[in-house]
Amino acid sequence: MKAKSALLTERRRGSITKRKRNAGRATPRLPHATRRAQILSQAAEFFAEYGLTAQTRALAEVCGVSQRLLYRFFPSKAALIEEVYKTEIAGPFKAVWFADLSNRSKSVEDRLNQFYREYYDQVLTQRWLRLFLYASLADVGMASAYISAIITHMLEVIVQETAHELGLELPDDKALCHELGWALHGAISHLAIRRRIYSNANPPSSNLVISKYVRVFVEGLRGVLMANRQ
Amino acid sequence: MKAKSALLTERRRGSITKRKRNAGRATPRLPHATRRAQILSQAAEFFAEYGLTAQTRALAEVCGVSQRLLYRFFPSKAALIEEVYKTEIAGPFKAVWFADLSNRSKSVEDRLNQFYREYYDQVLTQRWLRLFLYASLADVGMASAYISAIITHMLEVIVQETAHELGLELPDDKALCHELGWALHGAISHLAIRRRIYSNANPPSSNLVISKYVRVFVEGLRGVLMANRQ
DNA sequence: TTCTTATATCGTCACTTGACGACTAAATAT
DNA sequence: ATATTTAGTCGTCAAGTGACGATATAAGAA
Repeated sequence: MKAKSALLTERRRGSITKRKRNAGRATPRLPHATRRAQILSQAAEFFAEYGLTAQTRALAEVCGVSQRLLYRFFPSKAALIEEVYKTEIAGPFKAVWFADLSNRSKSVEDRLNQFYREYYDQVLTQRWLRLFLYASLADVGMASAYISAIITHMLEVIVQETAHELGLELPDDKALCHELGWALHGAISHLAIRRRIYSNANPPSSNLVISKYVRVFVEGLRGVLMANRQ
Repeated sequence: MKAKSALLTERRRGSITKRKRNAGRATPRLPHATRRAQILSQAAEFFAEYGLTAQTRALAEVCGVSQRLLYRFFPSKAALIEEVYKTEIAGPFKAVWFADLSNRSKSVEDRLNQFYREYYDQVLTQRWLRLFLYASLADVGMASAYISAIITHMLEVIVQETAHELGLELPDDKALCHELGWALHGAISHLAIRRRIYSNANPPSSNLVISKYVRVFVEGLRGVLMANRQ
């Protein structure tokens, strides 16, 4: 059950022999901003791995600093986690650029393929997924608000562009249109969860699978919208 | 962050005043099997809610028994969790009956609709999803082996039945066929995760959304398999 | 050098937390 | 009634666990 964290309690930083001056010191003095960034980065990896309930002492050990030092940068464990969330969850997400989805000089299928390959590699990383899931399960509302607004917009663009290329009308029900977009977005998100959380890595390359899902979606949307026509 | 568990540390079972005989006793004596079943059931709810790292004392409080009593039924916390996993994760999953998927007296779309409505309601419950995700994140290998075998078989049936009804050939690559099935299964699983974990409950009813996903899948598979034909 | 400042650590406090030996008392048998 | 069995509790131990006051020490300024 806690096999993983056992590894952490093993190794000890630096020797215990008394060290004169700087000799043997494991942690060189770093400027405030540098050390803070370093801690934040390792905290992201750490909490993604062991969950948000993992201990500050173990984190300090991973960082190679004393536990006390963490409290010079963050007033509490909760504050540290929130900061990790902001930089590691919202950050990568904000960086996603989906303007190209509207670029009609390329086919929708090409656009979707390109977009989701990037999205799969740059957002749906193992670290991102684990942090997001841990946060969602802990019911920290941090998740939904901001991200769901972006996704909603994204889904709208995807569905509209696809319908436009197919020359078909979308239902008036906005919420239903979003759910249609989720057919693709959900399939790809779940692909990432399967492969990076459930460790269900199968032979077909992600890119190949993504391209199949895109095609299923485009052709599938045609089927749904045609049936709805009259 | 830990707002939820705070509620638990509040209430205290029974009054502290000395009680004669059975008077005021909060926990009646139950037969071994009964008490065990009751603890198991509440433990499932409890760990699903607060995660596998939640504390045995809080669980005992929820159960209305002393913490010590838990150890008369389970040798350790890990053993208790494993038992919860077996009954609450593998159990409902085993009970799923997907033989009807092969019943060709009905259309594939009808079969898929019926199957996934049931699956969504009876397997992909909030409790099941939370336990499964917590277990997966904790890397307890309990998950994969057994369940993935069943799902693999299920996907095979789904994809084959759909292709058969469409009168189209499937690729020789078995793994790729599974991934095609995941286009539908993943979309629906993710729908459940969105609505029951991310609390992203939108207007369109689950049944309506499921039926759309089924249609997208069937029509989408037609598109994919037609392109592959020659 | 010497002084100053900010980086980093030590040691500890108060509270948790899994585990369990020793005990109490309710149900059943004799 | 009395003895036996067993469901259930009390209290505690040892190892953690977040937080932080007091202190040491490296690096730049004087």
